[in-house]
Amino acid sequence: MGRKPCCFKEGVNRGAWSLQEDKILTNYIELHGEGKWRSLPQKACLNRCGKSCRLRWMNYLRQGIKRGNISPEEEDLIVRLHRLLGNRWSLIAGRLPGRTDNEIKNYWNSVLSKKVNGDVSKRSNKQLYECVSKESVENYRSGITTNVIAPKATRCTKMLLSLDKGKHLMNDQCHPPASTIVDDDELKLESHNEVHEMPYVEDEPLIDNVLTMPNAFDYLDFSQTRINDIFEKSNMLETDLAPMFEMEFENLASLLGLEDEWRDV
DNA sequence: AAGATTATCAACCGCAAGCGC
DNA sequence: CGCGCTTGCGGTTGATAATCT
Repeated sequence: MGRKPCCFKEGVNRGAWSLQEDKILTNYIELHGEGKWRSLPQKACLNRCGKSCRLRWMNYLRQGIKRGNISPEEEDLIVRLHRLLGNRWSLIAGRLPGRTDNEIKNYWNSVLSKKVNGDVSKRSNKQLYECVSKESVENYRSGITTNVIAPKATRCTKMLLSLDKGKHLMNDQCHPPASTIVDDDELKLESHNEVHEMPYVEDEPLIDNVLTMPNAFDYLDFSQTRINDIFEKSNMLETDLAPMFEMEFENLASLLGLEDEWRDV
């Protein structure tokens, strides 16, 4: 038997959405709100499957969606976040207001992956190699692909952050504020069902469940405003930094908008 | 100018997590 | 605890556009 299909495929419209369909879907959601995607097509008199409606709404019709023209700043951020998070498109998109996971995924696959992997196409591509900073590409290339982080904190409860931009940890490795668990003397990263071992860092990266992250801000898009937020949440002044400061993961998660990803122990 | 090739991206698909019963 | 349903995610496909030869 298997499970019930999400819709009866025969007779259901597929492919590109028409203006009329967009209008019907938009009107319905504006009136009744998002959700109940499975029953939405019938209620809205749309000859589409619920999944298709959700995708169309989430990626194109809802308010605040930006289309195209990804800026060099956004590209840099995508590259840095991809190095941090791997193919976790929804999380990456969450850091780029107005961008959808689908758009970022497509952009990565068609443009950015070629840049960071140095795959110069035989064909000239105007977008290629124009925008992303050399530094981002080099940083990405120097990274180890198994350093994929899932933003789920387990046992580490605090971290030490440095605002000293540009200063990298030994081996130029990135040790972001996510998913660190302590298992005896090993420091590991948990991602989906896999656990990736982190390169061992000799100089006490973890003492009393506190992770030291000298270069955290190089990998996170922290504006001065957000840094100020951190000080506020931590009840600290910038002058208190000497040279690292301690922060609860919970506060950091909140600043990153990742509260839901955080997990208590 | 036309056919071939390649790039782009909207949409589809299967899977799994989360939730209520 | 197990089951079924809903939703969201990430990989993949395929139509179309852009570029090359």
